[in-house]
Amino acid sequence: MTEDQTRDRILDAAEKLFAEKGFDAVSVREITSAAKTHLSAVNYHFGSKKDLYLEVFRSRWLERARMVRRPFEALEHQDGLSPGTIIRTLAKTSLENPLTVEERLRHGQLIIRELAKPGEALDLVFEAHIQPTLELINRLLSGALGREVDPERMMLYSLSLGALVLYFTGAQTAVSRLIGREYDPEFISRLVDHITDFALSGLGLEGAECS
Amino acid sequence: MTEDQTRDRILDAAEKLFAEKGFDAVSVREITSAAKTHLSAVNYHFGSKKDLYLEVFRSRWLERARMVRRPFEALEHQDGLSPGTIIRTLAKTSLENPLTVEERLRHGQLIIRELAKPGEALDLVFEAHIQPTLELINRLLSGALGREVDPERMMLYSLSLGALVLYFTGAQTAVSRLIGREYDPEFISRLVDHITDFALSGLGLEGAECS
DNA sequence: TTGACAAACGAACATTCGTATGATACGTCT
DNA sequence: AGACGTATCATACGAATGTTCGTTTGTCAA
Repeated sequence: MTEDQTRDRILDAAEKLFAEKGFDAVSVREITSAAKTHLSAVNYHFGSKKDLYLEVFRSRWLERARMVRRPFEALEHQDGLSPGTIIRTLAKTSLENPLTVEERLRHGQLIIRELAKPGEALDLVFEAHIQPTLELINRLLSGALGREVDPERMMLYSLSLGALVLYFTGAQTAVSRLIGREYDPEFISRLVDHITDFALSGLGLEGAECS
Repeated sequence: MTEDQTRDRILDAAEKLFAEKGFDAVSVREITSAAKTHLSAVNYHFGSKKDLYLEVFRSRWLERARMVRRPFEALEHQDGLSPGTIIRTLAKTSLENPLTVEERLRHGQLIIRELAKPGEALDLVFEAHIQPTLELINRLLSGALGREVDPERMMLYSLSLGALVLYFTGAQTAVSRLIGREYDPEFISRLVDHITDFALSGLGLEGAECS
């Protein structure tokens, strides 16, 4: 009862703080204080600070990622998809999803930090989310293109797509500042268009300019 | 004499450790120990740990960034540049430069962390490097295209280019793992080609597929 | 030699850190 | 009722943190 409530409050507060400041910059006291509970609750419910961090990825980050990518996964059962539809759907599910702007920011910040310094948490995310998603992208695009594509080339392409999405979500503070726009629905829609256009035209060309 | 040597050794060790672990995960003792000096040297030479961190960006990161982008800046005085040349030069200076693979990794890690959580260090880098470089890219590409381009569109494009470069350098550990290749000269050359192709074709299109 | 000053150094400061321990309250069973 | 398991809570521990202080060392100029 109250157990799960406390556990959830700790997870919520921890995800927020870990995303904002990073693992080492957050103290257990800070987390338990924000979660309106007591210091020893973290070690009781999670064993250690590090295990709490991993649990944030397990039961918060991955769950959210699963929810977000669902519309994209639904493409698998459709026929006659164009590359444009696939890429736009991916961009939309990443940027125009049920999450709030703040949730998307935290989601991106958490994984960006892990990418800069891979740790155990990234192992979880690789296996449960990144690898399957990359494979799905490759499968869908290969099918839509109707031809064999060099696997490495396809992987580089998918990674680039991921880089764009990640950058425009996790580094949104910097992007906002550089471009002088808030992340309001209008700008987000603009970003989806941009990513779609940018990535779509990067597909299947051998370096020839086409404008 | 020995003063500057100590100062430099501290800066070197600090940059390495800050890049690997992030500001909060590194202790002053760790830095001074790696720099083969004593604990109080940091506060003597830099005032505080935070000031040391800022100095790493001022006199190490920015200096390296200046050195790396020099070949790209040289384009400004040339005529008849094609977009392809501009983008390829940018990709090459970012990935195939005099730096070692490790230096590029640290360079990227440091700035990725700052992008995820903007702080004073990012202010320095924005003003002294990112803003001028973005403006240069926009200037060069506008000139090469020979037509007016929507400023916001151009900014989104340049940011995307930066995202690709940043991702393939700062997250090279994860990229290596996903794609199953080491960052040897051959793969780096492959990356330059990929980024060039990807970004080049993303330029100037309105969403029409062109394959 | 003497004086001065920057640098190097060791020890210590007060905090803060993550974690462990023991006690108390609350609920569900026999 | 009584016993048991779980969650909450207060406290305390040892270790590590950033920073400060006083002293010693080395090096020029007077």
